[in-house]
Amino acid sequence: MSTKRACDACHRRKIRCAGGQPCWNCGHASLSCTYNAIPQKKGPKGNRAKVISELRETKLRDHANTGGYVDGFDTVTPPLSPPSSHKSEIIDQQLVSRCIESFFIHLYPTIPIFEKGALVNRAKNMSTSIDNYCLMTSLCAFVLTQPGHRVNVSGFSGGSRLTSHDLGKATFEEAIRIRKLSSFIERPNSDAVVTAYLLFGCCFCLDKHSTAWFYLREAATLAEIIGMDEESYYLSTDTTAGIRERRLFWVIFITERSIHL
DNA sequence: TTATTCGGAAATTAAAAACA
DNA sequence: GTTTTTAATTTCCGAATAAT
Repeated sequence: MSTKRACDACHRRKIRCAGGQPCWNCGHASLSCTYNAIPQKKGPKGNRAKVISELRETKLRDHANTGGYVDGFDTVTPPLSPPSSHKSEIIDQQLVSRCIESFFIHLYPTIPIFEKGALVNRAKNMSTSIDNYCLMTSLCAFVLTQPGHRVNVSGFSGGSRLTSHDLGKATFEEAIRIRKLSSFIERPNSDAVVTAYLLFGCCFCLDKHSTAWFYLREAATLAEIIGMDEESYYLSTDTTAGIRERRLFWVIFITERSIHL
């Protein structure tokens, strides 16, 4: 019988975690007991039954070889080692809350693509899924890199003295890192569209114009792939979400056609 | 002797395939 | 639709090593 979820320290130490706050091990070792690591998605990704298909392939090849035929290809590639699931120390709930507040005060009037309640809800659950965490890091990066928008960042990043802009850069790097863990290319959704758009905004403000253009195109392409350019797409979403997603589509559409990088 | 580290087996989970 | 199979991640056992 194992714990539902081990704390960060027990996970790192590879020891049994009884749960709780703090857990017994952290309490005993005077460690801060956190549960910040983002769990990876379990289970097969993409084409499955790799082993059996490889074995069948090998059998076929052997058969071909004994029959005097060699195809010349070796399609068996070693699996990639899984990326680290450990979260950086950059983002926390307080920073996310401040960024959400700042977004709705300064940016929402021109980019009305989020619903505050839903966003706050997802912020609360940001440590439970990659998609939520990715959205929050992207949003924070977007807000923090905006020129002229000030978020009080004192007390963040382990006490280091970062400016809002530096923290924005660090958060942007984190958003890109975590986004790579998501399987959004194989299974695109509106989150992938939003994060691509937010990363476009970051790059634009960080003077990375080629990359900005790339992300804007990515947002537009993903939006098209999931069918946001079709009316039928919005029939499957509820009214509020549908309105936000329509706005998102048009924001991307208009930005792409009006911006000259 | 006690505490810590970490390789890797076992458990857990989820996606795809197979089946009814 | 449900069940089974497969492949991915997470937990944490227990041997090795370090610290006291």
